[in-house]
Amino acid sequence: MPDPDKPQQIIDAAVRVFARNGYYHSRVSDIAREAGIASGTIYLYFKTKDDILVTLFREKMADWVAHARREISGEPDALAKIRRLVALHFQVLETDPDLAEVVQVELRQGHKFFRGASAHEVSSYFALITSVLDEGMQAGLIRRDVPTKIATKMLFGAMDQLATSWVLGKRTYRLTDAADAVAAIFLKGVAVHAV
Amino acid sequence: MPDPDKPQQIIDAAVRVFARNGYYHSRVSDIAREAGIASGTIYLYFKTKDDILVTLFREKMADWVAHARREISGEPDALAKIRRLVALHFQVLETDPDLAEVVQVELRQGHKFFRGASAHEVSSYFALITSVLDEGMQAGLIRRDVPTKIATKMLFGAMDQLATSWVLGKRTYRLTDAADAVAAIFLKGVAVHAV
DNA sequence: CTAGAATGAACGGTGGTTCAGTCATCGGGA
DNA sequence: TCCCGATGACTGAACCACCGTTCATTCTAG
Repeated sequence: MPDPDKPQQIIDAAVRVFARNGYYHSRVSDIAREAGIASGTIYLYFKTKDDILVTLFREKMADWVAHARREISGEPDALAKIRRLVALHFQVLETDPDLAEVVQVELRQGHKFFRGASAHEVSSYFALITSVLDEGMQAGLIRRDVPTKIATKMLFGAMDQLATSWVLGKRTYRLTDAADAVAAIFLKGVAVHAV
Repeated sequence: MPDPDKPQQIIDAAVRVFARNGYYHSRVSDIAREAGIASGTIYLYFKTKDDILVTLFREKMADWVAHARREISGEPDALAKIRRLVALHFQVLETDPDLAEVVQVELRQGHKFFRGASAHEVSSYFALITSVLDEGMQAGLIRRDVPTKIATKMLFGAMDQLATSWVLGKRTYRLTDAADAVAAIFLKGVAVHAV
């Protein structure tokens, strides 16, 4: 493996190209041009075009989960952690429009994305959320009758849908403004006391 | 337009083929074979391959919204309507595995699905949910400080994520079993009184 | 017999992938 | 210091498999 940060350059270029044209309508040569290299060079670092998408997703998702885990660890209790998580989730997407487009729209390519590669990374995000909910339950902050696995998927789905709508819309409003409402409704749904 | 129910046959065949191979890896000739016709015949009824996907989605979505609207109208109040809606949403997917696969996984083809065609149909489903929430607010069942647009997307996202996870998993459990928990958590999140 | 529905072989554009050739870098010998 | 050859990263034109689409022809119902 020659140039050690060329893969990163290629991935960064791919994010921009995919955001602009969509995965399917992006040529490998487009990514190469965007990265300022020849198309053949890409095959020194990635096995196939799909491999670029899969690697891109894995990397971004792993980064995000690590970032989120670190950030919420500073919060005092489970409820605060959830609020922080929602805020961060929206913040990271709002900060990087190209990434948001790719993650919310282009990455959902049928089989490629959902089965196989993504499974592990997504479930580590789910595990993080579930662990916070369990922690909250131990601390008596979250109702004992809440199925945490289901609640985890609900929260993720809720955030994901808000994000997707925001990306598909003209991004007229600030996604971050919805964070408080989302966290409040979810927490009211699972917490013991009114929040 | 010659044979009046040939389009339907083609769409039904397409659902099965897409569920099996995914949209991108399905050939038009595969759909033709599944429908028991020649590939050229498809072009008497559909303009392009994309057109099949778009029409399929439009039709299924329109049917679903009409069905849902009809079914929940019989319920006594907004809270009961939401419970019914969640149950129905899961039920319809659980009843038709091929459709579930296509709707939850294959239909999310980047630009094709999200922008353009789907927008109108999806927003009519959103409108239905929002109208129920607004009705509940009028009746004093739902808190006045709930932003119904946001709550709508949250509920849809929650249901959608549960459904996707169920499709991607081995379908080991019954999706319908999650319906009560989903409705309960959501309603606790938005309703005035404990539910 | 005829209209027009259906056929499916063949066309043509596309674009992922390859690989023979080019170029940049660097170590060591004169 | 300068030159030379070797190494291997990089290039991009060309290849070719693939498949959506077309349309000349066949079939069939009335």
